[in-house]
Amino acid sequence: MNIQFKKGVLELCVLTLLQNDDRYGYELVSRISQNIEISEGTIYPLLRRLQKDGNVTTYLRESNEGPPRKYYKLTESGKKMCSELTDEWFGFVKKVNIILGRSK
Amino acid sequence: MNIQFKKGVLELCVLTLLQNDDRYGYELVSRISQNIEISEGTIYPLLRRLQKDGNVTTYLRESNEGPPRKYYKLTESGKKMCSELTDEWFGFVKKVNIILGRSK
DNA sequence: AACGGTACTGTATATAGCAAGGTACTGTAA
DNA sequence: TTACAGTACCTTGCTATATACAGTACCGTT
Repeated sequence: MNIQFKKGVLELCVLTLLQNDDRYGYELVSRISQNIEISEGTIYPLLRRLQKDGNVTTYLRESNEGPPRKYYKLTESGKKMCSELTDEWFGFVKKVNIILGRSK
Repeated sequence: MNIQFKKGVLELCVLTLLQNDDRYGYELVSRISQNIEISEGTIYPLLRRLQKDGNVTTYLRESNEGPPRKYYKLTESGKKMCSELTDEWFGFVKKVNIILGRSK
């Protein structure tokens, strides 16, 4: 799997998954990695970035299957970012398709 | 335009454009930038990489509109790389669509 | 002769994903 | 009761790629 393709897209995936429900880091890793190869060392720094930029907030909740889980919740600016990134992504794919001659 | 989305995809675009005809760097920049914002400083290092890795060869041809043009031509391994990258790209987009919930 | 367009090159910087490592809790099997 | 696998979190250093910025040089037109 080409690493470069993932750049920026994983952020969009995380934001989209957080749109419906709050989720914890490990859960995001396992959900995304069902389709796209991904490592924890990618997601945790990404989540930290999102929090630092005010796009998510976090809260802890205990689990009976291991250590407490840190849940991530989209903020208003996070929701806005998600919809903007979504538009950009589909626009981008469309333009790439034109260049690759797959537009028709 | 999200910079990160472009990572890796520009290479695919360049390879695809070279599949039909030999092209020179400036021409590639202007063709691609009709759809995707791109600068010369991006394409030339990319072309040098492709040449260094044996995916393209080059030859000079004079122009009556400026300095001589350096044409890039796909090698066999470049053609192979192009078709592999193409498959990877469309597979990747499909998987992202599943995560984004746009698969159906 | 000066300018804008064509064409190529090089350096320094920012960013994101990854491998590899670590901590710590829980339940199960040897 | 000890060892292990699974869950859950986090950090550091590395690499690849795109970009900004700067520079060189050729051509035709004004």
